[in-house]
Amino acid sequence: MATLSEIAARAGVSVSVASRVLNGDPTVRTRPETRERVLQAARDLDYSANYAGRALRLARSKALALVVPNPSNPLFADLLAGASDASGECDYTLLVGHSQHFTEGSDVIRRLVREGRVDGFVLQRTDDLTDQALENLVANDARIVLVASRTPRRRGSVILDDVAGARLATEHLLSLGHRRVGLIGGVEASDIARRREQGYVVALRDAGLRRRETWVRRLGYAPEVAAEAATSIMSEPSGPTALVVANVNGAIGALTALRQTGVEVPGDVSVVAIHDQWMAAHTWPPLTTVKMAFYDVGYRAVRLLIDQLAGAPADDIVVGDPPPRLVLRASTAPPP
Amino acid sequence: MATLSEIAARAGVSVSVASRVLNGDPTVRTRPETRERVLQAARDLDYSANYAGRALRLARSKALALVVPNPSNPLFADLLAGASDASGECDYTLLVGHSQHFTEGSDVIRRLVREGRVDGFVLQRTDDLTDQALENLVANDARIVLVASRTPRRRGSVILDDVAGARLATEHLLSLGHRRVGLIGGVEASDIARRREQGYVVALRDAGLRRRETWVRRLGYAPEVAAEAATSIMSEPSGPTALVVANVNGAIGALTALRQTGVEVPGDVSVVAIHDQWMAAHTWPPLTTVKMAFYDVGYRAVRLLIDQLAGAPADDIVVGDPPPRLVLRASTAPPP
DNA sequence: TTGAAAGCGCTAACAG
DNA sequence: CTGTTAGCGCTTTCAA
Repeated sequence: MATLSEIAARAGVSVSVASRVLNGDPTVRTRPETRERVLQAARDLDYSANYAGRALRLARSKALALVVPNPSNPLFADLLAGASDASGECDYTLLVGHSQHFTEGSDVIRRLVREGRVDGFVLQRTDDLTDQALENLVANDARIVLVASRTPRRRGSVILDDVAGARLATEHLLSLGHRRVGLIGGVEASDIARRREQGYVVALRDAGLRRRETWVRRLGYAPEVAAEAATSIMSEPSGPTALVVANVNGAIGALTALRQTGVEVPGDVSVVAIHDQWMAAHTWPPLTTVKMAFYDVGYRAVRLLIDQLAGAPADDIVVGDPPPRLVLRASTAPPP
Repeated sequence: MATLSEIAARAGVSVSVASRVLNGDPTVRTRPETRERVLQAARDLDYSANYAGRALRLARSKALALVVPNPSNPLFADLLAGASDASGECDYTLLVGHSQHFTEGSDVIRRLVREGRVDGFVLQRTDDLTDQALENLVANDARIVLVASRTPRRRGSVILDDVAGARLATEHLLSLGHRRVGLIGGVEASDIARRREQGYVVALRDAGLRRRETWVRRLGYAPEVAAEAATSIMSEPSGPTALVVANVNGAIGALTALRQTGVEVPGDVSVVAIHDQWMAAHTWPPLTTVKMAFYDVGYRAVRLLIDQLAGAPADDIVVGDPPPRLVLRASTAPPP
C-alpha cells in the first residue's frame, strides 16, 4: 500500500504538495506539470489515502452508521439504498449497524462514536428505547438523526407523512363502500403509530364516521402480534368489514391468522397495509398496500446528518414528496 | 473525549504505563496500586481509546466487513447474527456492506481494504461476480472468506452441507410416495446450485429414480424467475407431482405462480424449499422447508477470517453440524 | 509555487 | 516497576 511520501518521492515533490494536489485543495496553486507528475505517480502506485492517518489528523472518520433494529427486514431495503446513495455522493462510507437488544445496542453505538469510528448516526429507534436513553446517547457527543421515529426534544429526524399514508389507506376502504373500518396499529408509546392512527381518524371523520375502540388494537407491528390483534378484532360481536394494518409485516401475519380462523379476505373483511415490500405480492390474497417513500427517508437523513456535522442546526423533516401511493392488489373489495 | 495522556496525567504515570495497563499487557508488571490509579482515572474520565490512533499505530483496524448482495434478504438475519456474535467475542467491529451491482460494489470493497478501514471481508459472491474479479480482489491484499459460495482456487470459505439439505428435501417428498419429483434450481454457474442438485440426484438414485431434464430448471433463486420455472415445469405434458425449490424466496414466488395458473399445492403438486425464513410460515399454504444453519456459517466465517489475519492458512469449511432440519408445514402431501 | 515541520493519539522498544 | 521516545500517514501552518 503506497503512502503519500512514496508518491511525493516519485513525483519529486514534498509530501505537502502531494497532499494538496491529491485532495484538490483549491487554495493551492501549482504548476500544471507538477500537478500532473503527482497525479501520475498516484496512478502508477495505485494510491489510496490511508484512512487512519487522515482520520487521526482531521479528527473525523468520514464514516456514518445506519442503525436499525433489524437490517434484514425487507422494508429497510429502500431506506438503505437511499442512505447509501447519499453517503456515496458526499464521499462518506456507510456502515450498517444493528441492535437486536437496544440496551446492549446503545453501548455498541456509544463505542462507535466515542472511539471515533463514525462521525454520526442515522438511527431508527425501537419502541423500547426510552427518550432518556436517547438523550444519554446524544449527550455523549453523538451527532444523530432519527429516521421513522422521533423524540420529544427535536434534534434531527426524518419521517414519512404517516398521517397522509394512513389516511389514504383508510379512504381507499371507505371509497369501496366500507363503513366499519378497524385499525391494527402500533404501540401507544410510538409517535409514528399515533400519527398513523391520526390519519385513520381524520379519514373516518371526513366520511362522517367515528373511531370505535372495539375495532382498534394497539399491540405493535410484529406479525404474530398483529395476527393476534386481527383474530381478536374479528371475534367482536359486530366486527369491522375492513382493516387498516399499520405495517405490512403485521398485515402478513394478520392474513395468516384470518385464514386460520376461517375469515375470508377480502370476502369477509378487506385488508390494507401501510408500507410495501416484495412479499406483499406473494401473500394470499396479494396484499393491497400504501407504498411510502422510504428511499427518500434514507437519502435525506444522511444529507441532514452531514449538514449537521458541518454545523447546520438540527432539523425535523417530514417527507411528503413523493406522496404515499396506493398499490392495489387483491386484499380489498367492497363490503359483503 | 479523554486521551491517553490525560489519563496518564491524572493517574500520575507515563502514557506508556497507562497504555499497557489499559490494554492488559501481560508482560507488564506494575504495582497493584499504580494499576488501580490508572484504571480509576480511565473510569473517571470515561475513557475510550481513540480508534484512529490505534489503527494507525498498529496498521490494522480491528474491523471486519460482511458483504452480501442484499442485506435486507431475511435469509441473512441468521448469517448476520452469527457473524456479529463472533466479531463481538473477538473484539472486532462488524460492518455490514452491500453490493447491489457487484461490478461497482467491488470497487467499494477494494477501497474499504486499501484505505485500511477494515482488515478483511466475509463476502457472499453473487453469481455474476466472476472468478477473475474475485482474484483481483484477493490479489489486492484483501483477506477474505467466502460464505455460501466458493471459488475454484480455494482461499477460505464456509458453506453449508447443501448436498445433505437438498437430499433431505427430496427424501421427504419420496417418503410421501412421490416418484415424479422436479427441481427448480440455481444457475448452472453456481457451485452451490450444483451441490444442491447433486443432493437431489443422490436422493433420487437411492430410490431407484433418475433425474429427468424436463422436470429440471436452472434459472436462479429470484422469486419471479422461480415462478416462471414452476409454471414452465407444470405445463409439461406429464409433469412432476412434487417440486424441490432450491431457495425459499424462489419457492415463495413459485407458490404464487402455481396458484395463479390454477395448480393446487399440495393437492396437485407438493413443494419443499431449501432454507427457511419467517415468511415461509405466512405463505399459502405454509411452506415446508429445510432449515439450514446459516447462523453457524456467519459465526465460523468470522472466526476463520480472524484466524487467517493471525496467519493461519486458508481453509474451506463445510458446516455439517447442526445438520439440515425439515420444517414441516403444509405445502407437501402424498401424490394425488 | 514549493518545502519543512509539527502534531493528531497510540503502542512498543528501549532505557533507567 | 516505570518513563522516554520514535514513528505510524496524514494535513496544514508558516516560511522561503
